[in-house]
Amino acid sequence: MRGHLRPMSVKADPVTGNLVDRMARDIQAGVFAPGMWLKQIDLETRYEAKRMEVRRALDQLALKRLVRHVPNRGYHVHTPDDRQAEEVREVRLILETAAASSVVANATAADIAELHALAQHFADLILEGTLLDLYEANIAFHAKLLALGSNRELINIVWELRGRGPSAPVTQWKTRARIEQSNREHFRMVEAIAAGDAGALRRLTADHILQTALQMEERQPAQGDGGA
Amino acid sequence: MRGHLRPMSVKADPVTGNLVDRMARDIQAGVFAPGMWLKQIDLETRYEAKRMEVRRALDQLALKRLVRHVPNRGYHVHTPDDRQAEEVREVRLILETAAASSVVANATAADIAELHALAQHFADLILEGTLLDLYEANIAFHAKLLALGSNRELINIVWELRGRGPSAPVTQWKTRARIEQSNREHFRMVEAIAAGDAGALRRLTADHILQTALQMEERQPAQGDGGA
DNA sequence: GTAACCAATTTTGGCGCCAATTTCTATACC
DNA sequence: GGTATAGAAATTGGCGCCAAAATTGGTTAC
Repeated sequence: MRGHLRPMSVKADPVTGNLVDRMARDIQAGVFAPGMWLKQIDLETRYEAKRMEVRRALDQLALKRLVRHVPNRGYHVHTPDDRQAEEVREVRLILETAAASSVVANATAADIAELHALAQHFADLILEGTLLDLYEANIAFHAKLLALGSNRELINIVWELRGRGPSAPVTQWKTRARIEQSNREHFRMVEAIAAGDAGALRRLTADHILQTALQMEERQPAQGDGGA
Repeated sequence: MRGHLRPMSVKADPVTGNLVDRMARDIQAGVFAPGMWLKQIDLETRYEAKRMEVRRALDQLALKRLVRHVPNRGYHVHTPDDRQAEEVREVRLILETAAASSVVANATAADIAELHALAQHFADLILEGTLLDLYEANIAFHAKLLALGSNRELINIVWELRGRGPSAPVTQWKTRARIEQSNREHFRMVEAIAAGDAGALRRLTADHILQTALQMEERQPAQGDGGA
């Protein structure tokens, strides 16, 4: 029952999988507001997908906690409450700092150069890019950084966790000062890796995560559980 | 709103949700051997479920990495390789030790008593119970222990992670010596909590997780990814 | 005797239809 | 005038059917 690997191309559900990712990105990017009801018909047209693919994708997103399912009413974008957001941040802090030493250990000169380039790309977009560009550049930087860790499970979990918190571009950087703060920290992280200083990377990572926590506190608590 | 509001018991997909849990338990318990192909018709009859529920549950389990999906061939029980098992253990180590202090902080006298009772239940089953009974008693103990942590996200992740590793009862405790080792550690954990000694609980938790690593096969503990 | 090939059966997976439920709208009643 | 009620429209979600694909089993050629 177990063997029989055939040399067949491993296509891991390209259709549904892609749709889940696309929808997840759109939710993260703020295309769908938190609390918003996702009507299947709209999704069908927007993504040019069959009804069943939409349903499946919604189920997957519900399992990922990005949307919530209410039995005979449909699916709506999940609004993480403050407590949950804080808890997610805490877990991220634990895991990302724990990964720091292996990131430092695994980084080659080429990796460091690439990281620097990504940080620079982010820096360049501060002046010329849109907020969405910045958001994606930031994602790219952190993806590369995280990928240096040796523990793939840890990477997966952190990545999933990242998508769980309230990280819509607008929410994430309210002021230019915050953006530039993030930017500086990116470069410092690269320097820490280049210097082989795991401790410094740990501290910087912690600060970087906690910084977004502070941003949240600054903004006034609005909108309850969406809907309405 | 209109008329009178219904009790609206929070039923979070009771049908499918239950099926996912049941199948997950069966996979964990070793009812389905690793690598085994899960035919939809068999599952239909075994769980007395509709075809569509089975399909949905399989999708969810695939997302949880308990089964793998091969496009036109079906779903088979995922066999975690050694590397992945090691990585899962490492993440568990990071998170469970990180949770130790909040577990100690939150535990009331009643909690400690209940934990002791669960540990005792495990101890009793060493002589009189089956391996499956032991497995479930162990789960119950650790569930209660973990639930004392204040970070619910962390609890969820660890719980999901627990299901991911190779934890079939037979695999988990090969010898009676190992079982009794686990048993002793349970009581020591309770004592550590009762004494309010978070450091001790951390160490015991680490040992407890690493112990199962040793059981699998004598392998060098991979690089510590840094502590937390 | 082995290997390849073809037919038959089994299994997966997609699609559309329709029932159950909810939400919206208009009407009547207090 | 506001509210409850009934009917209509819209939406979700379940179910069965059928085609595509894979596995199995048997047969034939070498």
